[in-house]
Amino acid sequence: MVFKKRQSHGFNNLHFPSVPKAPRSARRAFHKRIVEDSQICAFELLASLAGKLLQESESSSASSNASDANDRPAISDGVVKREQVETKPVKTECLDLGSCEESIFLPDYGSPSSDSRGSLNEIPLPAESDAILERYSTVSNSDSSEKGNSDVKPIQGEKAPKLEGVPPVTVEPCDEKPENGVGSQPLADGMETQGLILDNACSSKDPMKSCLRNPALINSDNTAIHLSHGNSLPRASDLKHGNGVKLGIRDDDENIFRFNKLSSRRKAFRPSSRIGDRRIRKLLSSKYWKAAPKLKDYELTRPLFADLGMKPLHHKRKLSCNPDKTQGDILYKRRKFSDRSVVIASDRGFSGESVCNSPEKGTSGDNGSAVLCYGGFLFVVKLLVSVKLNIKSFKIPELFIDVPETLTVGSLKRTVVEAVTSLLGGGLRVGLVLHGKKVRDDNRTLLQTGITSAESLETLGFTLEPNSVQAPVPLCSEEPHAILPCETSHLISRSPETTIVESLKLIDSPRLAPSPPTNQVDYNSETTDQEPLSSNADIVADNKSPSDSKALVAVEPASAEALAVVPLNQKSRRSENVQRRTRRPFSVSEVEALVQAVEELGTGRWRDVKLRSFDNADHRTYVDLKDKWKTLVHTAQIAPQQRRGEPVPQKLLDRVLAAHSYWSQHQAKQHTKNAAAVATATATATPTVLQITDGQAIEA
DNA sequence: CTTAGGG
DNA sequence: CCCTAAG
Repeated sequence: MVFKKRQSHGFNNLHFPSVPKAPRSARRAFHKRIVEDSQICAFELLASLAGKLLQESESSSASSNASDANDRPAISDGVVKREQVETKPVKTECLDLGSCEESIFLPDYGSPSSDSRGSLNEIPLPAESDAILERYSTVSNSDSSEKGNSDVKPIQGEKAPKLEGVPPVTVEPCDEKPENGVGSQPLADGMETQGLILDNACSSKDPMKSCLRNPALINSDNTAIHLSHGNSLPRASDLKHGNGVKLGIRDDDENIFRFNKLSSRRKAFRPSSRIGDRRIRKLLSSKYWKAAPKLKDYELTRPLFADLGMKPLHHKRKLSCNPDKTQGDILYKRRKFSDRSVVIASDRGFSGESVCNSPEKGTSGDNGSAVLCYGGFLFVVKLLVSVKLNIKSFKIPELFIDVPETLTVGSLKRTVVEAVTSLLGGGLRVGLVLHGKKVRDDNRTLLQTGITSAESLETLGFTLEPNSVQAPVPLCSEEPHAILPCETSHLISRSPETTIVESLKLIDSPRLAPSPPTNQVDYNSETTDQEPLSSNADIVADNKSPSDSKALVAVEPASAEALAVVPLNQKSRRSENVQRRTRRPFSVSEVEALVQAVEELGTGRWRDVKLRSFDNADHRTYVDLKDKWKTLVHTAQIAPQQRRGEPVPQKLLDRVLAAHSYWSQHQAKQHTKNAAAVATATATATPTVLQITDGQAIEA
């Protein structure tokens, strides 16, 4: 409560937005103003701290790493020391701000409620992050002192030890829009609070503006932009940087994207408020998300994390693998690309690193870069002659795919494609944001719109939204929003919300392993490529994705149902949750085992067949075996050309027909396989083999 | 729970 | 593979 009030005040009174954008000098001024303003409380404190930090950082870093320094916000307060140490390293290594270092480990989401905040504390952070925390803490303290609240801490009752102070900051959006989630989101991280505050302030008025401002963390280059979704606001550190501010783009409809500069720091996120939610939902089978509801405030705002984390947890079948791990591990990384364009990806640790390669740090300063936010992705767009979007990369965060062992690589690829396609299937709608405002008039020229200089370009942003409108689904529908953020030189942090899917993940189907075929053939042989696939997937994965990306959560389309991703119109789908089992075509060895069992046991004793030859194959039920036999018989009766799938040796098909014929006549049911034959002749004697019609022998 | 079949 | 009616 308190927080909110504070924040609100601060917001109302202060106009943060402008600050970020402004050049450093301006910013400073800004923060000064803030300080002056008596009304502001925590906010002020924060601002002042930020200002100090900025100054300090600037002084310290300015000389040496100008560009780099800029990138990373350093919020140093008393903490400065650390920053220096830590920050610098980071910069160099990661290139962007924090891409690597920044990555943050998220706590498990398993516990929805506690997660964001509580987790923060708990979560081990990289050194840097720690520094950050401290910083915040300091801030918060000061803040608290004013209020005298220690209470502030847990925003939502959660405990965020370190951050506590911060949380208050988190405050809600100034006003009205709880929806944004901004308010609700509170602190997903303590980290963000500061930034949040700003955002909120901004948001209240004009989301877009706020976005821009906040985001403003731009790097010296201008190009760099930080996007944050939802609540995240620029932090003090952020403020510090920016030369140029970039824009943020927000989602008109619901939320606003804020830039986070924090990305590095933030650990948690909040997803964009609703957006995240909406977007996220369906891809995953509702199952995954079920838990989500539990999440309270956070959930809304930071769908991403939650989603990420949550999904796995909820996943019914396949999760066994270790969803948790992924969830818990989520890392956000920022990555830059050499060009200026930076791609931020949050990773869970999978592939993230790969991206880091690009060495550049925030070099450039290109002028005409714009940031694209699409579902959680940031794209850096460069304006060339006129307006061209130069999208360096588009990454899809995480795809959760349930892969049966038998799935082929090709199938996996198709699955991924389908998942992505389904996400973006509706096409993308591009929106243009200049200086935080949407440019709706499509007929105006760039000149008329004011997009002429590199500077203006800096504030130019694009929004990508899925064309298809999905009805929000309570659970989590599959729809994803992909956000593509772009950033020029700096890294971009991926917006929390979007993060939902960060990497491609393959989830093994339940029974992988061993296939201990009872006796016969190993029908399990198929399990072949999963790993490879998974690895591939991971590689792909590192992106982060934005809300949309959430959607990305891939589902296995045809082959695996595990995740059934439901595309847009799923409503038609059967009851949501019911996932269809992943399809696992019978291998030849399985067919052989089945044939043999049927030869011996006859049809109509499927349970026995199961026990006899497929007892270890948990995924093959006797119904499945019965069905397979049915299809085998059918297959054997049709022309080879009409057969599909893995070809079954004619020999086996012949046996199928023979057994089918035989048992049809003898009514398998009568136990004793040999009933018929046996019966007559030689029951006692020795008949072990029966001649079947076509000459096939059956053991008696 | 199993079978047997249709979907 | 799913769903279900029948045993």
